[in-house]
Amino acid sequence: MRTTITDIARELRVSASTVSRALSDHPRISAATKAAVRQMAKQLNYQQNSIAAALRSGRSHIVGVLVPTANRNFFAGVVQGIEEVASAAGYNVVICQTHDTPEIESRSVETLMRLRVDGLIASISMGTKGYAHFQAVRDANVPLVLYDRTTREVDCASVEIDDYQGARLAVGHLIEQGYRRIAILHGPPHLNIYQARRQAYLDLLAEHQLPSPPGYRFDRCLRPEDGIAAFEQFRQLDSPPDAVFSTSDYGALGIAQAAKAHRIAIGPELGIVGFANEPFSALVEPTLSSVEQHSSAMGRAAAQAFLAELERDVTEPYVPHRKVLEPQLIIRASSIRRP
Amino acid sequence: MRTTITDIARELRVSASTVSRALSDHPRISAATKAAVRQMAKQLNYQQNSIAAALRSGRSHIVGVLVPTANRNFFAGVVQGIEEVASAAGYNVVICQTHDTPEIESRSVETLMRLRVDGLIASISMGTKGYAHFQAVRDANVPLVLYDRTTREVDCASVEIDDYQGARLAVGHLIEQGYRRIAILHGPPHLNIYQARRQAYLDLLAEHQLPSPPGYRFDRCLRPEDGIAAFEQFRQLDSPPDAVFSTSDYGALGIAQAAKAHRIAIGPELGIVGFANEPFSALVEPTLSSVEQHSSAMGRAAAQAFLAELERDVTEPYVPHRKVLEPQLIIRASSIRRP
DNA sequence: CGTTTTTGTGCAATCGATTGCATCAATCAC
DNA sequence: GTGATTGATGCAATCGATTGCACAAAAACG
Repeated sequence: MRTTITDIARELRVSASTVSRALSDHPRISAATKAAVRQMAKQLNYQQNSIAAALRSGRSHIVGVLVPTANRNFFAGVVQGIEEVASAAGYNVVICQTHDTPEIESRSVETLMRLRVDGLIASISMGTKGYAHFQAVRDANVPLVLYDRTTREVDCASVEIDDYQGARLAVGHLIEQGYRRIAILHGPPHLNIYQARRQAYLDLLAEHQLPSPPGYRFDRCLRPEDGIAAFEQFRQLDSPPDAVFSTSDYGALGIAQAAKAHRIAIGPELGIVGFANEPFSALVEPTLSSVEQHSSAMGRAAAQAFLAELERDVTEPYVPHRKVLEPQLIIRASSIRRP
Repeated sequence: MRTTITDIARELRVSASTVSRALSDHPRISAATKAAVRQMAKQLNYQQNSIAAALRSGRSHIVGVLVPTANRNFFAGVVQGIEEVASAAGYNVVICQTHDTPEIESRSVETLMRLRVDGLIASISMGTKGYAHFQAVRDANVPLVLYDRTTREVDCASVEIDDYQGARLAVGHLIEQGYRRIAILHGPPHLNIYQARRQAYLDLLAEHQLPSPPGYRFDRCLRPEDGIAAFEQFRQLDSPPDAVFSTSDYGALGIAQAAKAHRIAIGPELGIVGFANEPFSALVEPTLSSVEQHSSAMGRAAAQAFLAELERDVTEPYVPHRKVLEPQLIIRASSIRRP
């Protein structure tokens, strides 16, 4: 069996409490005792049982993280950022994938609550409509940080990028380049991020009195296939778009592939801007303009928000930490009209 | 405060043990009591405290995962695979990044051991030379599964792809295409995976009596920049290579970029095969041939190996589970000599 | 020198569930 | 009808660390 504080106590003929205090550097323990305890701990290869400590102290030093899919560059970046900050602060990170499914999301929240996580960092699944499971986290007084896909229906901390601004940058850039018939590929409109990107597009086109007929708007476009389908549909129009703003890089990739197949010059004849700055966007030909979302920074910010929530003064009324990161437009070949 | 089994017991005027047994469906508890307990549990919104359960039962239902970097497609895929199998089996996944640093690796192993994980799934860091921290895991009788970057110096389970075979497929394909002066970009040779890939290259060239002068071998080549540097060096040779086998897709990407810059026709004039089948390899122009490593499948296999180790018969001598996955050569444009 | 304060340590309760053993009532066998 | 078995539940110890309170010894104070 593994060494416990009792083993150390027995060897040194002191009490377990003294050992516990010595190891946690309690001021009331003499330097001599501390040294002896530490030495014996090393000698017996003592390793604290975090589970026992967690049970008694009520703090597990675990933070739960919900991701739709671990295997997506954006979310992998977020996880990396969270892990960095959390582990530097002495927290462990438990990951659950929701596979963008509300049921798995609820179940995962429950699992993590059973684990008695000290906090929960989550991005809302595609299909999620109700937020009772997240509200339950808040009700149990567990810090909750939503990132990227957030909602105002739960009173909790959040970290997002300014999606509206990001989309404005993207569409504004297309207008500046001289494109006039600008189409959009949406994501699911009930998610705040796609909602904001869409609104920015509509606002900016209205401001510049540019047309945006319904035929220019293509729904639920998150995969290359969807982009290809959208392209085919655009071609049928009397006045097809001369530029496309895609709220997802994958959609933009599909548009680009279809355009190339039809020997349309991307850039001069058809401008394309995507969103997320997935690694491939810098590598395909032509390179795709996109909006950088700073995934690792978002993860770090989310973990910091969690740590900040931990330290909040419970006597004060609750004011959640809300952070909005600035997106960055990365201009590449796909949106340069006159090289 | 949150509801405990004692709360349920008090309400129903039974003992806490009865409640505990009822909830875990113990055969000696009457159906009526079970129903009553379950109903009261739901009514009081009871959620088991896994920490307390873990302390008493000695099983945390947590599996620790060590990844060099969470934000790399291959490792993200592995994590996804592990998470899928583990969570289906009722296990939670705790992630630690080692940043390819031996010190962080050791520290993370300790952290996870303190957490009393039921098992550990790890890939060895680039710099790691000693394996004492992994041996300590085995000594504590905690299941250990190494994946991808493994070692025979620790007696434990492992999941790898057949790197030797993968490299043979890649180099064999180049030879078959008619390339004769084949260069290689290595990874760090002390890692088993790069060692095996390099050996396959040497063996196959020897078998076909093809030249492999030292100038054809470029060391530590894991980034596009390294590939570019290698290309420049190859150009200086009297008889420059007509094909390159890169043990990493990033190196292959660099070679391709440099070749394009020099207007060398990739495929006809210079064959390229990479390793890992990173998503970008299918998207760059020309598309890059590569060896698929089945990252998610590897993750699933690693989690299954962990579960299998859990069930092993302790009276039998220890025979670790070792799984070798078959790699798959994905042939794309970069290695087609005559289209 | 007596009193107060400080210092160092131990006792015992506690966190919340699990589990071996004991108990008692009901049922059964002979 | 008596002893044996089965079924249902409770008692109390336990997992390993943490922590409020008590207490003795030492130090400081007037």
